[in-house]
Amino acid sequence: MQVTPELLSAFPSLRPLPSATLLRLAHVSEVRKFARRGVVLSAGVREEFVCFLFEGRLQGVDFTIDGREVGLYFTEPGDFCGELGMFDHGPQPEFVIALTAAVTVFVPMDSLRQVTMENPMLLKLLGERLAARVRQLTRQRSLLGLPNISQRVCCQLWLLVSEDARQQLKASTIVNPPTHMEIAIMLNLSRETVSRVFQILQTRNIVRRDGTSLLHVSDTATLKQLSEGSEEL
Amino acid sequence: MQVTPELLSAFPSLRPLPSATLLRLAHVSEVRKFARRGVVLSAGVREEFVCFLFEGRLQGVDFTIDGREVGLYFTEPGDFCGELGMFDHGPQPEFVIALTAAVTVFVPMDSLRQVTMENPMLLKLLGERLAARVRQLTRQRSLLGLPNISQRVCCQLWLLVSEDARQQLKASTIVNPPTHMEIAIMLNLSRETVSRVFQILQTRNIVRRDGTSLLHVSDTATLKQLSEGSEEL
DNA sequence: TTGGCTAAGTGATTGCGGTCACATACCCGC
DNA sequence: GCGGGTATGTGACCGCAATCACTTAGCCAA
Repeated sequence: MQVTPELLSAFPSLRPLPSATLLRLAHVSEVRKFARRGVVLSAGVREEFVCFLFEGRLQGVDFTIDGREVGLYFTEPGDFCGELGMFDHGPQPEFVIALTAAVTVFVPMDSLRQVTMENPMLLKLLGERLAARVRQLTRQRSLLGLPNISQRVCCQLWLLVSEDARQQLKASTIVNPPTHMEIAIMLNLSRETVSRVFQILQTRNIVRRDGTSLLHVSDTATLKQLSEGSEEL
Repeated sequence: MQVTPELLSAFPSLRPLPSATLLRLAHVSEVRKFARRGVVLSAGVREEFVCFLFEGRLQGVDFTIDGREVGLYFTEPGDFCGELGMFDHGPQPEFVIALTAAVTVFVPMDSLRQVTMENPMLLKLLGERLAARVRQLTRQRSLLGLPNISQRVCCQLWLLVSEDARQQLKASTIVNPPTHMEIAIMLNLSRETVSRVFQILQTRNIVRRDGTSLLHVSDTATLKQLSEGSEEL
């Protein structure tokens, strides 16, 4: 499918680029659509594209030697993934799976590398992105250190709440929330355990499900308390 | 203490720099020595130095909200840490602790940033380093997904074995191996559990302790098998 | 409407690793 | 060689989350 410069400029990281550059990138990029559960990027392969997410939600996952699935991070619309090879030409370290039907734009790495040479701004942005990734991985790692299981789930839930709802402790809605299974693999838990924690959260009116695609967080303050361990579930 | 350009050129990442640059860096850098358990870098603080390790072994650690220690990575001589702020000017995300008495060289970030502008090679190297860090964090995360505890310990041990011993499956020695406690916090285990696994490894003549500072890996092949789960402990 | 699929809820069981409480070994400075 | 401090070894106990085996709910397409 044809990619227009307008489509590319929908991404915050590409928007500041000169329009001539965007045009050039648009010519070599392509739109790829994925069904739910589709494999967006494969681990171990030297993917020659950075994947920009336009619509849907992606999850980075790895597999342990014995085949167990491990959740690493979520990618939201406007963001991108698979950029690690930009730095070291190495293979993609983890799989990226579409959690919902997804629309992505694949931009070839070599073109993007070219662009970074002309636009230090993009290089800087990529560096900041990678740094953010390290910070995220580190935070997720400490999360796993929590001995209290419901605290772990609440922490993860807390990270899914929108920025301003967290700040103002106001009610909010998570659209297309991850399934219990997807949360479970992020937190080294079984699906059943996550289910049981959600059950308690719902009976205590802290969250409320609304179909498959919506999760209302009613009691943001308590969720915060729970995630910080200052209150027990 | 005075830093000489020669000292700086002992670090593989700085060695390729022009000697004038090294001299300039040497003037603003400083040697800092740490006792065992000394805090090299503090989390949350905007550390304005990158820490190059000359001697000893460091460990990146974080703490969960409830005060539990979480091990993130080890830093070996010749390597450096605390470079994240180079990219995003953000605070240091984790603590760095000296596992043994350590000698480090602290190089100011702003000087180093200056140097990266003149030497794209250093910039490239830093990017590759950060990418390597992401890969390491990802690998460590999958490790935690392993349900089998002894496999987890063996995997971690495997990563401590020298590159060529791993390739040729030959016996080798780990100098200044981490304590059971240090391994435990890396793997989300209790010290006792690590101790018990080591006990089995020793009775099966796979590893052998030699004082506090040496750990011989005699049966590298079996250790590999165990780490891959193709053999049970 | 039906059937098929995936997600989610739930009880019973159980085994494994955490915790506690020690004993012991080891190291280093004096 | 002594003593204090840290690292390690080990048994007993127990609680909690994984697992299993279901049921129930929700969604979509024929």
